[in-house]
Amino acid sequence: MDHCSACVVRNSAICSALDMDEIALLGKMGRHHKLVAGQTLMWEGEDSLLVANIIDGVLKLSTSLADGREQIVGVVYPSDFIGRPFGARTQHNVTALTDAHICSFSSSDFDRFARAHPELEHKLLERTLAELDRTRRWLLLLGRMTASEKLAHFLLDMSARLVKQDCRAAGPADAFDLPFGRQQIADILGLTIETVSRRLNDFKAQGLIEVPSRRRIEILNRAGLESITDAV
Amino acid sequence: MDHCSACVVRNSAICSALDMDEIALLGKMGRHHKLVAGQTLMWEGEDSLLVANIIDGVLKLSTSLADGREQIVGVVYPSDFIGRPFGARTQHNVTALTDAHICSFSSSDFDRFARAHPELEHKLLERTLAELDRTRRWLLLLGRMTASEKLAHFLLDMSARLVKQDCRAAGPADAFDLPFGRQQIADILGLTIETVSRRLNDFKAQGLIEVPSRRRIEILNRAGLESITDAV
DNA sequence: CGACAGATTGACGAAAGTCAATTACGGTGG
DNA sequence: CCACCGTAATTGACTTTCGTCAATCTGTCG
Repeated sequence: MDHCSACVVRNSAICSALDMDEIALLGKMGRHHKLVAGQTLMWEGEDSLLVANIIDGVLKLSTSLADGREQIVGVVYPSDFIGRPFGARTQHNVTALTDAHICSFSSSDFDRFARAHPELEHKLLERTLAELDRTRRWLLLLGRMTASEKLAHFLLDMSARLVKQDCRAAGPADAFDLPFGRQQIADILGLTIETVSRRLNDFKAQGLIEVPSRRRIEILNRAGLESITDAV
Repeated sequence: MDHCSACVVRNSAICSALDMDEIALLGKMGRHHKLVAGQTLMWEGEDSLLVANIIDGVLKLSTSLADGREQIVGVVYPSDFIGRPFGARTQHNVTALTDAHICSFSSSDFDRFARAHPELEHKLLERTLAELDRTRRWLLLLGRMTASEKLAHFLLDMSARLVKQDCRAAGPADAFDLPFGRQQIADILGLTIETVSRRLNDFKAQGLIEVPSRRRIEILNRAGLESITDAV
């Protein structure tokens, strides 16, 4: 039952707010779960029955319109928290993009525990505030940027986030594998796959990037990419 | 000093989490402030020195690109909370759209008080979670909807939100004054003023709405507007 | 009553979307 | 290890939507 002390996200997930006794208690309520790429964990509009920490893998949060148009509203990495505590309905689908491990709790158990442990709630609040800031910046991207600007931002953002996965030292990675296919990139940026493909090829033609395989990106000229986003 | 007990948002702002003793304490730290329409209270990138409850008026949160493109990332009404507690920089401008009253606190005072009062933090967390849900739905609007769909949504949303201001009983208001000019509507929806104007006239031509003055909207055919958003 | 900011309207262009055909990747099985 | 298949990605031709620029109109406030 003492899986927590060996947990790889023990010190970066919200659990880091808790001391050993508390974490033992929370640990008893949690259940490990394996997700396979493509598996959907929660559905939009469904009652929120569970929340979870991501241990490993990448998941997407998405909402869609009746005619199939979809928008990815969040991407979630190891040590991130998913689900909607405190009663509300889930507002979006949660789907694994890669095989993934999560540590899940029943919503009601978690809610009760959180209310009894202010430090945990505080951690959750800080995370939620940071996520809100990030989501608001995303509004600017979707509402006011051109396709090229969106893509340049996206690539730089990914390069910054995927450092650790690439087990490099510090600084952003110049070569990395995206956990997304073209359709998912399009759903993140509010574009079509065709536009993503065309603008990516523009970047390639300008010598800014190389795309050696479907999901791999190599940044050849970071300053060039940054200049595209410099209107920011 | 006992302005709190007479405060109009006493029971709807985050203060409602507190009992009388606590509120007296918080009240001592708070300062009333009057804002004039157009006044900017906080600037993007600035250190976050204060947080506040809105007592009266409407404010916008916005971010912009160097070349002047602007996106409104939030609209804030009486009893809402603004500012970024817990250390981070303010990520957006906060500007009064109408004359407004706020009750402000120094960030550091508020942070300290909040950490000592879990009930307050909990309220703040619930609000932040709800705001995050709303912001994520907005991503869908910006990323995947057409101009007409955006506007129909916007009008229905406004009609629902402005009920109270119109001192009607229950149900959404069919006639109301927007607190926004055309440019602001455009900045909310990621459009230009020209497109807003044209699509609004389409609605008028279809008998869906009437626009008797610059800022007034009358919904003549709610079902018609709803059918435009029915892809949702 | 008049001036000016804000809103509308029109003509045009550009960016992104759509539809369809082709190509390339990556996994599978022989 | 290679050939094959299916999915994903690219490419091309065309359409649509929205943005741009400019002129005109209108409501609001001094």
